[in-house]
Amino acid sequence: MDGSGRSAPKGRVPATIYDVARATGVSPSTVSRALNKPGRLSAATEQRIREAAAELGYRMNPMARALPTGKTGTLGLLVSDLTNPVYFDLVRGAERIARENGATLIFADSQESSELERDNAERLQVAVDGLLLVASRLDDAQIQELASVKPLVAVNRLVSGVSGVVPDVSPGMTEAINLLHRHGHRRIAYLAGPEASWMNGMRRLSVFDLAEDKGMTIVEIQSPAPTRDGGTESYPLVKAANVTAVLAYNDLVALGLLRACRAHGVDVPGDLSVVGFDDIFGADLPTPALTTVRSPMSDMGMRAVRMLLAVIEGEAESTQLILPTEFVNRESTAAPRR
Amino acid sequence: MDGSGRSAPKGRVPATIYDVARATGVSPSTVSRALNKPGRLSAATEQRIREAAAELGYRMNPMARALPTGKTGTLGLLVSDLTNPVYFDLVRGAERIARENGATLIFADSQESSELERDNAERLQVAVDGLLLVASRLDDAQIQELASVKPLVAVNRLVSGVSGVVPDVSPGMTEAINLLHRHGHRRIAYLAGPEASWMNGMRRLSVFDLAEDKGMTIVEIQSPAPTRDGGTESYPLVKAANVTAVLAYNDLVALGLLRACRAHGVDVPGDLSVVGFDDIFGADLPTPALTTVRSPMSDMGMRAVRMLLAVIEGEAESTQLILPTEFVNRESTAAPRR
DNA sequence: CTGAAAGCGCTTACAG
DNA sequence: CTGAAAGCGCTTACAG
Repeated sequence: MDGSGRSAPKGRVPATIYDVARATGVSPSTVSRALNKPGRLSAATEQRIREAAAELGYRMNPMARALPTGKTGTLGLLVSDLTNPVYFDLVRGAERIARENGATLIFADSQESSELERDNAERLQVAVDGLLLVASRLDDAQIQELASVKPLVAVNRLVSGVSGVVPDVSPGMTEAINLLHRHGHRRIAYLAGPEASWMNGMRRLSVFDLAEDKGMTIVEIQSPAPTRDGGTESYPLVKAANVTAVLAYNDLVALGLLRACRAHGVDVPGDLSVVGFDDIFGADLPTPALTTVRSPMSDMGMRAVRMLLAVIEGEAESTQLILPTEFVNRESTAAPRR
Repeated sequence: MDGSGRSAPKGRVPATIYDVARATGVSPSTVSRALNKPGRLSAATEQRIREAAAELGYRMNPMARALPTGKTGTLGLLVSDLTNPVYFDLVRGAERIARENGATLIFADSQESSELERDNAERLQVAVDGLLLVASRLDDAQIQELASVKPLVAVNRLVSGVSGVVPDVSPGMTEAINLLHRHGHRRIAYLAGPEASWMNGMRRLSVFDLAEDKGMTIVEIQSPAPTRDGGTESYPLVKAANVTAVLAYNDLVALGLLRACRAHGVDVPGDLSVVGFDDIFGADLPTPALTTVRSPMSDMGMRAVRMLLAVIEGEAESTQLILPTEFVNRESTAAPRR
């Protein structure tokens, strides 16, 4: 039989360890060991087996391995909204570390729906060695429940007893508020994200704490959605609130608000200062470029995967990692004109 | 230690069909049938089995099922660069259709490297029922080879004998060139993408054909990378080419060029018209907002998954789907000033 | 309508 | 260092 020539249209039969065992004159167990526990058998046979395997185009069947070992070599990544550019860097960082460790990433989008998120989590959980929950919309108990059946690490969410990595809102936000205060802003708004979002809670809390410390007045406005459209639709409320600066839940919302301001002839930052959160792709694109607070998303993705791998190995019981945010001062903030 | 339940820290033993068989007093085969071939056994037993399964929190083990059936219920999605926002909508569309059909998406990023892409493809191929290759950097023979072992559909790439879905560059590009011509542009540039990119070839060809038809002079400039930085770095060459308009390989490059123009005090569109490609997230953000040609990425992602599912079912042998692009006229194009 | 049995491809004690 | 055997959780002809 020749190697590449005359295969049936679909479904050349893949070689198994039995095929390479036969080709080498050893037992399947020996083939398995040669391929997976290098050094446990004579260098000569190992070499012969490897060559035969290569010759036959043998690929290990991960499903078959998963059965006896219970390890799939696969990690599940669940995000609340894949459409949000904020997750790109995270996904990328996660993917990189997963690959470096020979793990495969499976991912799913739960579209801001906690029901869908739970479904996805349960469905994925049987197929993976561990789960990464990003910006989960589940409640603490549900997350703890999930974490009790398989290794799990939460990203952008802190849950007692569950490993997690989150940004520390404080450093970036402190600088943002300080800057606004220095510019003379005294009455500001927080344009809030989804109530089910833990990060929204953190950002909200941080803004309120910091602003009150400075003696600033702060009003809260609920954005109808954590999206650009949500930000745009919030414009009337922002306008009505009669503030000189707004801190948005995230860049998407801030960007949407910027668009609305432009449409209504409101000068940013002259009439209104706007601060975003995340520093997503595109935040620097508009004029004025968006001032924002950056979370180390790529780093968080990498750390989260490493942590997950560690708890899979049974190394870590439950660790919480807090990574600092950073203020990115661009063009959408200045002293109020009047 | 902590209070949430009595389970061992990690690894509550999951229930198997044997457990529910025992609980119901039937055989495992019957359980299997009850759960997977509804209607093939008495409604009463089926009901009892379902209840017992729910009671025990039974979840099918996809690995175990994959062994005898050879079907994993999983699709692999390979993109050349996950960081490019252009893939967001595609991924989203694909994810949606996959979920609707009970399939799980596994995805991997090959970072513009054809070696990494081949590695990923081979590694994934054994674990999935089919592969989606997006903007593949492999050559035709390699893709055909991959397609010969398992169902595969290519996106943004047409390969003879291999199913694929691609945008038809023509409608959008024709309008773009027509507009430029009407504006009086006579000497334009194509700012090219990666040579290994099939889409780059298509766009390039289309631009050249269309422009020559109109009697326009067209020069080609190679962008060092298909990224914003690549576009920015191309600025000197664009400047030197002494053209009044440039069509970029994609929006990322166009956006980068826009930034460079701004930095150098070149007025867009007064001094230079810029047209992008893709209409990625953020293309409308800068001032001037980027004029571009939109590919129906979300639709392509959905169609591609449907096609893949169809070839997995053995329905389609090899189909090529061509979806029209659309011109998006924004602010970065106008009549040249001088 | 339902059960007993074989088998999917691999791993891993257990013996030599 | 290597092999024979059992088993992972499921499916599916094959018989009743």
